[in-house]
Parts: sequence; structure tokens; C-alpha cells
Amino acid sequence: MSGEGQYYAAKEMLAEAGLHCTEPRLAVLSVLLAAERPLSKKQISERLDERINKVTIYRILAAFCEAQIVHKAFTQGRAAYYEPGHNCGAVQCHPHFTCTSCGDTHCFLGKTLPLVKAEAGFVIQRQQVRLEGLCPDCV
Amino acid sequence: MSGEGQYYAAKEMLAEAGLHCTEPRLAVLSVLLAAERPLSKKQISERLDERINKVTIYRILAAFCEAQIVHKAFTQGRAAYYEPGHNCGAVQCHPHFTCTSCGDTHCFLGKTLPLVKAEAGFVIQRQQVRLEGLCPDCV
DNA sequence: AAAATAATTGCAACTAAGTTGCATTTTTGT
DNA sequence: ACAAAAATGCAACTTAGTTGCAATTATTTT
Repeated sequence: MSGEGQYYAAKEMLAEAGLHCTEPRLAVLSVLLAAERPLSKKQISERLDERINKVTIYRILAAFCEAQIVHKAFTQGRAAYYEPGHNCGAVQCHPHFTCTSCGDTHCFLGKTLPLVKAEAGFVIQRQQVRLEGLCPDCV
Repeated sequence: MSGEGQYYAAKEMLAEAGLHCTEPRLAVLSVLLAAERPLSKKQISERLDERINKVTIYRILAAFCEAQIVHKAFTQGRAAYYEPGHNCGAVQCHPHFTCTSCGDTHCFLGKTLPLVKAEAGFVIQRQQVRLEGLCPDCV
């Protein structure tokens, strides 16, 4: 279940981002591309076929973020969640909804809010909107 | 520096919320009331005069959140930040801005965004807006 | 006011998420 | 194919937060 369908897309993304194309990187990126929501390191590990050291996963994710092909989405609980940047604008991406009952996160594509107008002297580089509530399964 | 000016306000808030009025609770709430921004457990500890066990602090914060006099404003890094609920609406409070350079957080009071319209079947209970960028000192 | 009961606090030990240093392996440019 | 550079893995560590249980403090009952 390591997102085989995304394998070639992943290869291209890495090349385009100027990142070395290694097995672990391909595997992690494929998993992220196959997911329809941001994933934590734990969730990524669970979806990998090969066992990849956790330090390596964190370093791969850091490299992806640096190269801007992935970004750290709004965190839920204490873990960071990662998703490919393809649905996202430079300053903000879509809101993320997390169900307080089942814990699942959903991307609210197309529900993006306007940007906050910065207070005097502040420069806003990134805006994230996080939603909590009940998903259709839990209402 | 444990927010003496807020001591009586804290006492009243506890009584009104139906919470037992103990020394540690008064101290923690006074610190939160005196701060002009959300604080992490670590920041709360640093501002307390007495040393209060960390488990106690976490339990006090949980009790405050349950009683709705405080809320978990957001999570930055791996730590949660807490602030008194007095500036907050039922579904959302003001946006929080965190400087990527110095790490300071500022409350953007009066910059609240409209609520996201829920996708079909979803019930939104809470909306949080997080901003990142450079504060006036770091621009 | 004293005893009984309930709530709160503190301590030790533990878990989860993430990081650091260093040795080993893999990739890339020649 | 080979040297240099980059990436990976391992062990140990850090930080944030939690759990179980005993000791203390507060409240209620008598």
C-alpha cells in the first residue's frame, strides 16, 4: 500500500525540485501523493512497504518542506502533519477540518478564506485555518 | 511576577465557574490573566512564584478548559498554548500571529475572519486562524 | 468541632514526537 | 569504476504531556 500509482509522479517531482532521487524519498512522497489528507510521520510509516528509519523520514520531510514540494499542515494534537503542496497557494492552502469524535482530518478544498490584513508593521508569510467539529459519519 | 493585579479577578472567575478555589489554581489563572498572549505550560511555570508540579499545572489547565474559562488557543511546535476565553466567541477567537524569527506570538484582536461554510454533512464547532511571518521588531 | 468523604496535588515512571552526533551506505559527477 | 558528496541508520537524548497511586487539602456530615 505504498501508493504505487504515484511512483512516477513522485520521481518527476523530485527531479523538478532538484532533490536526489532515492528509494526512501520516492516511497515517502508516493505515500503523501496517494493520501487525500495530511499525514503524520506515524501514518506515513504505517503506509510504507519498507521499514524506513524514523530519523530518515523526518529528514526527508524536512527536505521536502525546504524544497517547497510538501508543507507542514496545521498540527492536530502534538504531531505535525504533512501534505504535498500542489493544492496550496503561496500564503495559504485550504482549511483543514478534524473530527473531534473519530479524529479524521478532511481537506476543505474550495473553502479558502480571505487573508487577514496584517496589523501595522507585521509581514504575514503564511495563514492556516483549522476547523474542528463533527464529520458526517459522527454527527 | 505572578500577576498579583489579577488575583481577585481570578478568584471571582473560579467561583463563577464553579471551580474550587485553591492556591495553585489562583496562581495559574492569575498568570494567564496577566499575560497579553497565550502561554505554554513552560511559560506559565516561569511566571509562577511558587513551584507547582507540572502534572498539577496540566490538570488545572484541563479543568479550566472544561469549565470554558480558558481555551487551548493553538499548538506551536509540540506545545499547546492557553489563554483566558474573555476575548473569544463561541466558535472562534481572534487570529494568532507568531513571528518566525523571534518566536513571539501576538493576538490580532479585531482581525477575525468570517466563518468557513461547512461542507455538506459537517458540523463546525471551532475555527482557528494561525498566522506566521515577521513581527515589527524582526522585519 | 471532629470525622467522613471528596477533590486536589505531588511524585515517579512512562509514552509520544522529534532531534543530535556519528558511523555506514548510497548516489552522483568524472 | 572511483572519489566526493549526500543520504541513511542507529543509539542516545530531549521535550511535552500522561497515568497510577499515595499524600494532602477542602468540603460536607454529624
